[in-house]
Amino acid sequence: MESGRFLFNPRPCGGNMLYLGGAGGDPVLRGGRTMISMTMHESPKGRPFFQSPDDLYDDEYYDEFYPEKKRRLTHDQVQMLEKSFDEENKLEPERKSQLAKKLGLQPRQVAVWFQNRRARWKTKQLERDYDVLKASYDLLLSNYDSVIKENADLKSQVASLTEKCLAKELDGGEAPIPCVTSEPLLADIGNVSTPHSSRKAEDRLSSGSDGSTVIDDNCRQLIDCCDSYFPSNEYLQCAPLPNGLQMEHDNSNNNSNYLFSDMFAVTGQQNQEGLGGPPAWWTWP
DNA sequence: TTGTGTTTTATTGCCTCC
DNA sequence: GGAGGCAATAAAACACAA
Repeated sequence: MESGRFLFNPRPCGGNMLYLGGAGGDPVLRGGRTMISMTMHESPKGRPFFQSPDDLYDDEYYDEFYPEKKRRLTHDQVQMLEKSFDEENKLEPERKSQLAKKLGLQPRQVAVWFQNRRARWKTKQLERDYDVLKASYDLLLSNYDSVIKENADLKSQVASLTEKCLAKELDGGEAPIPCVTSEPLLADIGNVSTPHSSRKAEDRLSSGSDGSTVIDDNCRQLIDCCDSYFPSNEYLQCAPLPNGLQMEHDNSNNNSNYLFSDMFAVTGQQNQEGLGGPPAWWTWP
């Protein structure tokens, strides 16, 4: 297998030391842990050692031995690294050494490759998470719009029924209760578009003893109410939420971190690069 | 061919953990 | 304090349109 060779910046960095490394900042000899250096005499793979720094600038030397400033890993090397990354994306020292030996690379190069690979994975994961969240948001927005529209329809129906009810009361002097249970009004109510709202209308109009309805006492109550036709607490407790929606304060499953926990459960499954759920090392920024 | 955008390899500095 | 991780960044390598 062709090995990725060391990358030399052929500029002498003092004494007879060569700076060994790639891009990123000035090629200045540094004392940090990332600095890899060697004397010319330790030059690997039978490279010639230079009699003087000028040799390093000699076109012949440069072309023959250092044609590249930065060398990419070979396809085979990358494949093996990818395979290893799939197995475990963190690198223990032993595995790093083994991989480096196997691939003919410096352990540092293997470590750098893993570091960069984790960064790429994280970037891609963020993109995937964004897509999933945006899709969920769009769906919720769509549901929300439907609920708003349905709410407006119901309000208008209630207003219409109330008007008829009062008109009949004034007209015939009859008790208001029977007017609500008459056929035409029920037919109107039956026009409500969704099963949820239909059931709500039926419940509110047909339940109770002796055919009494929400319109008797409740009717006046509703008329007096200016902001909403529904007693908010009762409505929220009884009315089912649209598909996929879940109340924020759901103490039963202690899952208050997420507004729509099941949605995020799905998201979590899709997070994985291959398998279900993000790996343990992944955390949200 | 050349300009430009993207990807890959590598460095640096800071942070955390042991 | 040293080792290793991560974010930010540099710069070479590569891709591709004009």
